[in-house]
Amino acid sequence: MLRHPASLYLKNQPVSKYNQVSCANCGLDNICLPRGLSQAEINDISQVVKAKKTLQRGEFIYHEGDNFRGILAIKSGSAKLVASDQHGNEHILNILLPGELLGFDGLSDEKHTCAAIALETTSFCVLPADSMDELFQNLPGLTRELFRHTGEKMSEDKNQLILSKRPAEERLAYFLISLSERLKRRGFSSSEFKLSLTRQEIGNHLGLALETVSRLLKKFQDDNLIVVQNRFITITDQTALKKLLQVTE
Amino acid sequence: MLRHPASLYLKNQPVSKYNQVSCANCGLDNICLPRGLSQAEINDISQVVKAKKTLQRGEFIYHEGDNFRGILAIKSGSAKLVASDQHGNEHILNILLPGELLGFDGLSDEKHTCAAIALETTSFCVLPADSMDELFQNLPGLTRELFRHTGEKMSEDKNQLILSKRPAEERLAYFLISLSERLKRRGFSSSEFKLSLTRQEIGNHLGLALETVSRLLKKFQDDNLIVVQNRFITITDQTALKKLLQVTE
DNA sequence: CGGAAACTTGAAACCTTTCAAGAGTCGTGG
DNA sequence: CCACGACTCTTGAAAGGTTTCAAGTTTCCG
Repeated sequence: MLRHPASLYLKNQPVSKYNQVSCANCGLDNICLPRGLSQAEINDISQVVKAKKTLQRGEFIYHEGDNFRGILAIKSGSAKLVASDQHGNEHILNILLPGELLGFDGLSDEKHTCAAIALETTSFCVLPADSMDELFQNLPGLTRELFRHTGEKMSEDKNQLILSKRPAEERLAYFLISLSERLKRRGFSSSEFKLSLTRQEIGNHLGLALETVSRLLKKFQDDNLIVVQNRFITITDQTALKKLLQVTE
Repeated sequence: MLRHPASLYLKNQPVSKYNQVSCANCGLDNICLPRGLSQAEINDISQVVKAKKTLQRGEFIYHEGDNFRGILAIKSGSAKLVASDQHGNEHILNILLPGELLGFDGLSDEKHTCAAIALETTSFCVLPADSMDELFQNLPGLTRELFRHTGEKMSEDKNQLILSKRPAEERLAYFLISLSERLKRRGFSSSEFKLSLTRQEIGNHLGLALETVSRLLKKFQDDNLIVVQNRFITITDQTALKKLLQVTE
């Protein structure tokens, strides 16, 4: 039984048009795939983009090893990209917010190398893989756009790689600021938001023990940078928080 | 004055055909871009792939901020991908070996977000950006192939991200094994090779102090896994070295 | 051969984790 | 509507891995 997903971020939640399945009418068209395409091109891809599905927290968008079905776009909610290593440990590689694309991990060999799991009630659209070759030929603009998105993903990965060598405080600060800015770009409040992750998950994502995450969040609060109420975060001093990233070592 | 680059890896160095600039005749065609393309398609891209250039250690293949000129392929030698963060620190993101592609960091916004620097005498080819749109339309096979390569790059980044959360010993072991396997795939010896990086650079790449790298290399030698002679590494017990990656934590 | 750069080695300092215990939060069922 | 149990989060103290600092040695190249 599908029901209307609850509002997940506190402020400025854009009103989604849940009954329509057209890129032309989607409120996310400026940040999702169609960004940079002409109206005609958007109409073209609208015809192959499949209707969204809705999942609950913990449900899989795709599993590791699944066949690549296409590039997906988060319409509402959020998700995590999880890979498991040879020890059987799981690593949260990325967090996906509304308007962000995923599925690129299946691009190289038709199999997904990690899993995508909903962090809350989440809906998404699909640009099916089997129509991609045809689209490449007819819509070079879309090809470029897909490459652009892919390049952006790689850029993010690069940032995370650099970040992974920095001290814990900086990693957490970057995580909060990155979430804040991405939410802002997508029309949500940049200063108040709910983490859809547990301390455990944040720690896993950043390579920290959950206790370290807890201690640092408290420290940020003691330093008057943020207010923490369970999973609700209010950034009270974005400037000072950003400064943590710019301290010369 | 171009001269024949010295042999850089100890064994089984493939004889490159330095005077020809055709993908059809290149010894790297099974691991480079043409992999997976038909003979006709290879002939097509041969016509746009530009002649290789040769650089010495320390010379830039491209700088951070440079305009994206296209996808490049290392023909011989090796290179490092370097990004600098807001502190002015440099981070070695990747090492490129013969047959490997680079330049993907310029894909998203036409500017390179990191620099590529030769680690030794190195030559490379270029698939120029300005011919890419046309190629996309005429050679869907190439488009898929490029996406496949891009996906592989992302897969590698993913592995490095997972690795960055593991202890130092595992990081270094993975680094050596990864180099070994990539060299093998490209026709070089997998058991004997020369690091074209300093301890400093290895440490930077793996997020370790150079002293830690030095200590661990010694430890691996004491454990009879490898023999270290300056920058020459001989892997004497690949199985045991790999086991370091599979120890349950 | 001489000097700069790269590398090794030891000891102390430091950041982060691990272990352990207790408190808070949330949803379900009585 | 409150109570219970499971999960999540907080907090302290000790342990551990890695870095930093500081020499000293080796290698490389002009």
